[in-house]
Amino acid sequence: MNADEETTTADDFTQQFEDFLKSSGLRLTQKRMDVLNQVFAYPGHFQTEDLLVQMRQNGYNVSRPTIYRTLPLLVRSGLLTEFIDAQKNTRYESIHSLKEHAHLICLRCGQIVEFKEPQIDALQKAVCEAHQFKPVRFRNEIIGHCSECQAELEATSTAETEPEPSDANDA
Amino acid sequence: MNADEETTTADDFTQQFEDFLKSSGLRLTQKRMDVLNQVFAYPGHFQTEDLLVQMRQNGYNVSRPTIYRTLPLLVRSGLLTEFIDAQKNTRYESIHSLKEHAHLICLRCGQIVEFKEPQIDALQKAVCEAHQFKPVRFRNEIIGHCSECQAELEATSTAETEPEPSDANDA
DNA sequence: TAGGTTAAGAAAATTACTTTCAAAAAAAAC
DNA sequence: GTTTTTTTTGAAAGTAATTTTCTTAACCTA
Repeated sequence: MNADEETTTADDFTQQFEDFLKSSGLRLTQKRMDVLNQVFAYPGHFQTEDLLVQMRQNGYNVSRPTIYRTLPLLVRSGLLTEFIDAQKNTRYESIHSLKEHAHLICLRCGQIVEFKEPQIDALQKAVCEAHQFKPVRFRNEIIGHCSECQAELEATSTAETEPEPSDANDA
Repeated sequence: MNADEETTTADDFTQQFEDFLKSSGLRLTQKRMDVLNQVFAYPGHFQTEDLLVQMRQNGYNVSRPTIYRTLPLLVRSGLLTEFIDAQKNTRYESIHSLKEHAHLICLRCGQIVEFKEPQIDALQKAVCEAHQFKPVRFRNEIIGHCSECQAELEATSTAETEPEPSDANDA
């Protein structure tokens, strides 16, 4: 195959995933490594299907069920974060971009903007402590209209215009 | 039918929904009013199917597609809030319980605990302003393990025990 | 109240995801 | 190092939540 030495920073992540698999009594397989590899090769957010397409394009032969089975493992291992978009689809994002962040999701154009608010993170953790709740993941999404779409919505509130469904996979 | 005069506090909500429908160019129909009525009669969170069952039990004859079509209208009108549970199912909650709040969702027992953190709300709004983003709804969910389940998970980390899937519809 | 338009419901379709089960790949046993 | 055991994989089928289609019924308007 290919793509094993072209990953420079991925070594730590590979190690982390290996450790997770071992400690969970799961096997370190080539397919799982392929998925890990391609997850980190993906620019920005992606949906399961996006990753599948990219993997096929890059010559990896991994089935849909395997991807569906592997992504949650990557989430559990802490290498991937999961969030739900405005259409209720699961999206993922590898941690190499940033640690804790949340999303502004535009209902009209689908654009997803990231934001970081350390104070919110701190408050969420405080809530968990107060409830003796052990967090596994945080969801913090604000759904609404981005500034461009607000303008267009106002301009077209009488006329009819199509939104531009940007794929929003290029954060 | 029934249930029209037994709603005491619902008048404002009815008015709000009527206004929303009118301003959106939508019609004020009996079925939509039935759904509104039963949404406010529901104690705590519910899923679409839960509402359907309750409505059938209470003698309302409303089809599944109509409920699926009406709930988002109630969300848009501001009378209902929507959130996504750990199983990725959509849950709703009418606003009469509380204004802004978020959820702690236990992965093991499914229990959903509400919490309010005005500072988080304020910070989210500040983020929106900073991005000139007009929020429609906020998602703020923390997914993890509640204190009881943490204890049981530790106790049974070697043995095997079933979680108690509490229906969590009794907030 | 006729006439035009929107809403409702039954049934079928879609979609995102999961399960099943036989074959292949890993790790363990020999 | 080969056999055995167990986990993983993938193709195909299965689910479950939600949506669409299309015909009929209900609403509002003139």
